[in-house]
Amino acid sequence: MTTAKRKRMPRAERMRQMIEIAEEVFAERGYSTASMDDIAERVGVSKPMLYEYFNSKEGLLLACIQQSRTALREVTERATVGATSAEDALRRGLLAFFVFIRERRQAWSLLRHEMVLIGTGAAEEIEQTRRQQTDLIAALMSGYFESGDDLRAEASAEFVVGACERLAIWCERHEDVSPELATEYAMDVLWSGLSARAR
Amino acid sequence: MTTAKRKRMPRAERMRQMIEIAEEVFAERGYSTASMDDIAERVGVSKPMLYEYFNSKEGLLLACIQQSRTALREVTERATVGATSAEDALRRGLLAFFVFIRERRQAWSLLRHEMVLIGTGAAEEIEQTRRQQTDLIAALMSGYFESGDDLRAEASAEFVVGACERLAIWCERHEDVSPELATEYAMDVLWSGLSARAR
DNA sequence: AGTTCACCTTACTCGAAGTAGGTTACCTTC
DNA sequence: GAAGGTAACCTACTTCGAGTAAGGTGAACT
Repeated sequence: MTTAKRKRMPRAERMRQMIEIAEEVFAERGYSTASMDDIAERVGVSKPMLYEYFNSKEGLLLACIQQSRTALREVTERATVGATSAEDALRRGLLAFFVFIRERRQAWSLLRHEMVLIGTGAAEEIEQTRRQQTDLIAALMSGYFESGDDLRAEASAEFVVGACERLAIWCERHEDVSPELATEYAMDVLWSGLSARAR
Repeated sequence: MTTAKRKRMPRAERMRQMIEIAEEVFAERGYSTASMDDIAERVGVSKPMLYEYFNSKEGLLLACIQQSRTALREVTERATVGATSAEDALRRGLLAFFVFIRERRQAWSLLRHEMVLIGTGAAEEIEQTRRQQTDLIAALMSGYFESGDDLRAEASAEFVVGACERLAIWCERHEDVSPELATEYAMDVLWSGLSARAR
């Protein structure tokens, strides 16, 4: 309009653009506070376009979450490929994770905030992200650890994911804590256990 | 109406009743899906009443969360008073927590679901609940552990809270896992560390 | 040049949050 | 036991945002 005439775009490109901007808006305003009109305006397109591409506000959120999840998976999987031991694999994975949450704030923001949308797809979607991580960890463990109690292994994986997620949120409040330091803290408790610190 | 004529109630009692019902509705429908009209109707009162007592939908949610948090604190604090060692204190606290989340589903449901309300009070409120738990744990630790690196101790507390929260959610999918078993799983990783299981 | 299909718009409906202002039952005080 | 004050309560509204119906426009291919 003012600067450049609003241009027509091929479907795929417009879609990427919409997701990119929606990710920004959701991350900065929060899901419920962000309005579709607002997102549409920033994209430079009208609201029904968003609905044509994503069906609903939640659908748009879903697309954003899925993309973030994919990015997280790639990063963590890639990090663990060359590992030589359980300890090494765990450390590499953790480091990759803590680097991710620092470098890709918006993506992480989407993944960390549980949805009020209980019963709807979005909560499911976020849960799915964690499942992805626990599966990865469980797989690593079954490779390196004594197998036996499957339920216990599963519980341990959940445990690790939850612990790291929380630690990541803690890191947001502590700019001075580097991914390396966070990794060390995590490894310390996870690997040696708290007993090592008892007096 | 049908049964008993809608009765007037003193302020405090009506307030308790509203919170009780709101907790139900939020837990079963989810925050965003639940409507104030709906809650008002179930209470047997008109919508402006809710606003007179709680100012906003979020205010009502806040009241529910605060009450649940208080309950959780009482339970966990009470559990750790007679502890004789770090290990014992940790175990007692964990057990109390896992019992709580099983027995008071609705309360836990409110506490576990992060809000989309970033920037608003509710997210802050939930974060506050975790702060309460981490403070408790940090206090326990400083009593039993070698003191030294405060930042590390704080990180460990966050870690424990996150881990347990996630494990609790995992328990929801596994009815067969008792609070006692959950506690044992948690203690196993937390206390001994993963190194104990490496082959 | 004209037809077509994908991209895009304006202008609406509908539901739920929040509010203005009036009404009724209970309790005090004489 | 009637006057009157006030806390509890209601009906009827505004507002705002999600979602939709129906129609406009431009580029590409005959």
